[in-house]
Amino acid sequence: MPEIEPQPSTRRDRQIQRKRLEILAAAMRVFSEKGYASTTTKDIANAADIGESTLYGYFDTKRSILLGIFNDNHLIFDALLEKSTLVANRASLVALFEMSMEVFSSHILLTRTVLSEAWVDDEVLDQYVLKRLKEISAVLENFIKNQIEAGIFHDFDPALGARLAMGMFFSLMLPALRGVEPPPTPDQRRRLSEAVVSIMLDGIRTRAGEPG
Amino acid sequence: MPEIEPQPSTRRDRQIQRKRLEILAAAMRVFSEKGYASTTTKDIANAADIGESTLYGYFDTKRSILLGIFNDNHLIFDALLEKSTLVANRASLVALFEMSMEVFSSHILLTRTVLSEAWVDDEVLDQYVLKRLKEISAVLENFIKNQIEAGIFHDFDPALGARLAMGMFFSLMLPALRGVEPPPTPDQRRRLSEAVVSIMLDGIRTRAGEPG
Amino acid sequence: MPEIEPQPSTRRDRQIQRKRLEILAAAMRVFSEKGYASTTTKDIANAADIGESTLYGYFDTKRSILLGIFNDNHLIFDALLEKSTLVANRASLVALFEMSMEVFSSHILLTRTVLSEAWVDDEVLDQYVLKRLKEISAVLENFIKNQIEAGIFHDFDPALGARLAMGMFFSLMLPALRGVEPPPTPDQRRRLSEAVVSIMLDGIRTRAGEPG
Amino acid sequence: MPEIEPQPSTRRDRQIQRKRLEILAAAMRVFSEKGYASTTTKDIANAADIGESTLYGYFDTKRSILLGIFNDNHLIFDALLEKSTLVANRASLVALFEMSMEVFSSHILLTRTVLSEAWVDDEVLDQYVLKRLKEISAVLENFIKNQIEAGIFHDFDPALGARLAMGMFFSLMLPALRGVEPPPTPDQRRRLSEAVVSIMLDGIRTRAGEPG
DNA sequence: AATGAATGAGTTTTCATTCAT
DNA sequence: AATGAATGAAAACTCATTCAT
Repeated sequence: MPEIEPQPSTRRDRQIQRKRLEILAAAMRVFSEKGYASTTTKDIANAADIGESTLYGYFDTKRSILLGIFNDNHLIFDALLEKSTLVANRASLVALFEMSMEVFSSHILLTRTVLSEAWVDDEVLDQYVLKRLKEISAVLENFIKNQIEAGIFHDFDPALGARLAMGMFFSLMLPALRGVEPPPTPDQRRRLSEAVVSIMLDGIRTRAGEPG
Repeated sequence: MPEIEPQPSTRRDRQIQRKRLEILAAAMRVFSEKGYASTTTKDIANAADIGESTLYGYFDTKRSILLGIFNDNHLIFDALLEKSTLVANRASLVALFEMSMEVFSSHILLTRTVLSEAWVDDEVLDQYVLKRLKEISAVLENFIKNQIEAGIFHDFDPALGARLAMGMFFSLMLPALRGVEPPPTPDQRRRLSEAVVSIMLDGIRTRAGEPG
Repeated sequence: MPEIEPQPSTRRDRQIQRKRLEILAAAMRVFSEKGYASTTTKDIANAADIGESTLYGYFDTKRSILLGIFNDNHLIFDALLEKSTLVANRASLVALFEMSMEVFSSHILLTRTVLSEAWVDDEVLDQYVLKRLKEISAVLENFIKNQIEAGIFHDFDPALGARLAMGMFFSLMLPALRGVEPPPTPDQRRRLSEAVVSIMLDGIRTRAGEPG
Repeated sequence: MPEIEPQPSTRRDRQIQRKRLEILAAAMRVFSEKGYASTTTKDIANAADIGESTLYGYFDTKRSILLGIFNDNHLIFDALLEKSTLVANRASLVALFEMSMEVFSSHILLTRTVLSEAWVDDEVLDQYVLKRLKEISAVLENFIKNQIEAGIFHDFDPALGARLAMGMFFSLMLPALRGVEPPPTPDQRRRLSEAVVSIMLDGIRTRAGEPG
């Protein structure tokens, strides 16, 4: 007798799901601040304002809370990717950077937590960081390749170009992710994205400055 | 007859110093792999092939081992700075990147450990990361400012330029620091440094690709 | 409708308080036997028949268990003081000694623990021993002073008189406190108190024995 | 071939013995301050200004240092006893108290250490405290008994009288032993001894104060 | 003989997880 | 479902004692 659940969300289910999300949000706050390993289940429970053992009604282990955070927010960065496939010219490249900044800016705690753990945990690195980074990189590489073929870009290793572009991007987001700078305002996001693309395409040098 | 001690290190002192360094090296290995918080003193002792309590003959606390690693190696990155003040033209900029890559490449475990801890510990971030980053940034900013004044560079926010340059640099080193790629060979270091500077100065676009 | 909680102790609170007291009683037993420094938290846990880590649900540190013992019982000796202010004549002096013997006899473990730690710990000495001793001494001194003024006592340093009286008292209690003698029975307490007061007031010598 | 040692003290032997005594003196200092259990062998070595392991050239265990202190000073209190057998009248009783005060005053650290350990260690209590206390008590009891028989003292339990006398004595020495008061000066010793004996013999009350 | 170095056995304390209510 | 209480396992750290020089 296979139990089919026609309505996946009864009132109770929704109630549970809501609490689950509250816990994940609370956990994200403490993980992002102290790191996963230094955070105790008591810290999480306190942040979520529930009893420590209540956690275990929603998650099996401390680690499953971490993974829950990552999995539940899976779609946030995937959304980026969908938009990014459209990158075809300068303007759309700027737009991609801008939107990326917006996404990262509004998910600082999540990103900080992911990066923190990815730095020591291969599974997290592969599953939640490299996977997306590679997809984004592919988009950028593809763009570069096309531009080269169209004679618009010099012949330049597309993978290297993509990596450098992402490096510039992260140099702008890292301080906010780490919490030592406020995240960029929409206006700054536009300005900074323009700057990145401008460097990427034309560099910083005047024609006069060029050797030949 | 005042006894002057020409070499302050007797055989025993040197023996101790050697052991101290062995412990720090072993600790660096495990810290860089698992992160400070997840590393136990037992892990460190095992890596150093000594008894756990022996650690405490050389260091007061687990944390002082971490700081010992950072303090003992602080000259490594300072050396970079000294050289960097010479940056005055394209070639010397390339050389700076190249040397930086060399330094980072040969101190991957150290750098991985520092960055790991700086991600969650404000004291470490300020003392061991930001302090140097700001100095390097100042050098780059100064270079950019000079070039702008000389009419060689466009009018471009020097701080932003420096940050983007460092972002490109770290995009190249991060995979090796994280351990997912081998560190660049000397040959690659030259090629990559050239690429960074070339993007930085002239971008990736051909003349034909330019709008006006 | 503000909910007033008439008794601040719910069933659970009382349960906790009971356990807390059980732990303190168990700790007192082992402390009094081996001394604080030689007692391990394992000893305490075993005496209380709980797991070692359970201790830390009730107390923060081993030392806070010791202080918990002292603080929880501080009223016991304060009670003595209240009664003692009435001392005005021979009979009431005897009664004071008698009651003191009763109090000490029924709190041998506590007293042994306090004295043990006060012997090496200045804070404990001041807070829990000298403070009370001085109060009791003041009562006795006052009594002596009054009797001298009334011409009933010789001119005798009241502080010295009080100290000697307390010395006699402790000479009677110490063996029981140390555990080498049983505590005095009510009957003995009366006899001994009488003896102390009789010596104090008239000495051991017959009139015939006096020089002149 | 039984080795007879005709001269028990060669130069070397005396050297060793001297060092041994230095260690014991140093150990006594730290034991008296922190108590035996809280004192580490490192503390002792530091106090003696020697290496920790050097201790073990002179003593087998930490505990044998403690017992060494007690045994080496064995004679100090025995000396008291020899003199005390002469107690036969008021003057010699005063003299006994006075001499006792002198002995205790000049061996405060030793006494503090003995009492500290006797409080928790039955062997030490029996061997080094009760044994002597009983001997002293016997002397006093004997004196009292004789006086009673001579009609000079009331019929009074000699053991009780001895105990009360010793209690008065210790009430005067305890503060100095504990280190909260300076030891009595020779002058004070005389005054205090007189006071103790005067109370003991005649009490504090005037004839007028007596009921009948 | 003297000692710094080394360490096994413990000590206090923490923590993720389970259990009883 | 929620939780406070309980705890085994392990963490950081200590210490009396031994060992190599």
